[in-house]
Amino acid sequence: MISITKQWIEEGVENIYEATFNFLGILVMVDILTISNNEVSIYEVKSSTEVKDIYLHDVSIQYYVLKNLGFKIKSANVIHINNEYIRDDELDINQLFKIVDVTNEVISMQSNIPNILQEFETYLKDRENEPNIDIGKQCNNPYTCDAKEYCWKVQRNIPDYSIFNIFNLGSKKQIELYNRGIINIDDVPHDFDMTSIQAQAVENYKSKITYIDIENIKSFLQNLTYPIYHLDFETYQQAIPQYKGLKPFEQIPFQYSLHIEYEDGTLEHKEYLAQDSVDSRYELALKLCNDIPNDVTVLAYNMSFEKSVIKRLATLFEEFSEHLLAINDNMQDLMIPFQKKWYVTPSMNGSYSIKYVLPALEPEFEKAYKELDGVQNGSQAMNAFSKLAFLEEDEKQKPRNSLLEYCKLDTLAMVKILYILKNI
DNA sequence: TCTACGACCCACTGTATCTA
DNA sequence: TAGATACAGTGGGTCGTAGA
Repeated sequence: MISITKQWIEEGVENIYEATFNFLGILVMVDILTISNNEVSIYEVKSSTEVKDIYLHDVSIQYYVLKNLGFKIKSANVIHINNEYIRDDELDINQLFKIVDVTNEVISMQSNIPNILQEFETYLKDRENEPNIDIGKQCNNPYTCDAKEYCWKVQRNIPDYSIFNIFNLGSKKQIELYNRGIINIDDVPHDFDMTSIQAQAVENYKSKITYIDIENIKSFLQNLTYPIYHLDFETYQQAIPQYKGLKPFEQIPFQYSLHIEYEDGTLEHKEYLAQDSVDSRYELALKLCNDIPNDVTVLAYNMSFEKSVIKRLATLFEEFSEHLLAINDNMQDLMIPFQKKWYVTPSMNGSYSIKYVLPALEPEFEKAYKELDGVQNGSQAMNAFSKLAFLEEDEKQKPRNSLLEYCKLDTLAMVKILYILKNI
């Protein structure tokens, strides 16, 4: 790569992707290098929607290497996605990307780079001693450290569930406990400064009993009127919007499942699955309005997600706007009893995610997911949908059925969770 | 080649922490 | 102490890689 880069520069190529350089063992690959009038510009391309501090470190080391190799550097830049861009008929890449000149920031970081490199070299040369760095914020920020598994589990025996898993306990308090030699939740002192929810979670863990706040759960259930419409969307995202009216990374719904639960316990199921390779948002919005009246209770798990999808559809299609916004107003969140810690079991491990709540309440459901043919989780669902476009017509029915079965099980799980809440 | 998994991305919400 | 900001957790994704 280094020799090809050199060759292309000598041949006068003006734009080189993944241009590769080495200075005293420091290897860098510049996403885009532009060369004009004997000056080069560095462009670091990120799929993020903003410039983050860590990107500046990336660019600064590239700048350092190129400067030391004798290049005259005109500018250093970060290119990222503009999430405010809304695609029209044609894609406008000048609007899609934002180019941010970070030359001054990068230059100001140059003086410290030799010290950092020296530090790295010291660590690498010492084959006898491991770096002596204790657990801290740096373990997870800005990224999870590659050595975390070793440092935490092998060196320090931190268990899977520890004081680092206490709900919403900030890293400062986690470190405070850790510095006092407290790792297991069982050892957290009764008088340690925590919120009432955190203290309750700790007590529940210590006592190993299921905690149920019947009053609050009953009050939550009283707000639900029959029939109850259990709703779950499946969506996909694109950094580069494919259809008119889409923004980068917008959640594009392609499927929903709807279980309608009547007061006598009977269930009715409705569903929608888009055709592949087409913009199906209009059809989905139309079907959703046909399936859900504007005056019924709609239940979702972590409804902010469903609401944001529906709100976007309402903005796009004025003819459905009133109906869709009414559905949104009538939506309630099945996650609330677990998020508010009104129902906690030890096996939920402090989480209120449906991934923990469902197996804790209804272990049979894990089995049901495993017995599904083809699609057993969200990741497989996405794969199956994305592959539909490449199949012959007669090959599509089986994966489509798998997708429908998977999504159906999601809303059926919500029905089960609600049933358990009603029968406490 | 397929699958599982981890690291990263998004939006949104609630809570903790910081700062004026 | 109130408002702003940061963090943590939820849902939903994409992509690259290791291993079967």
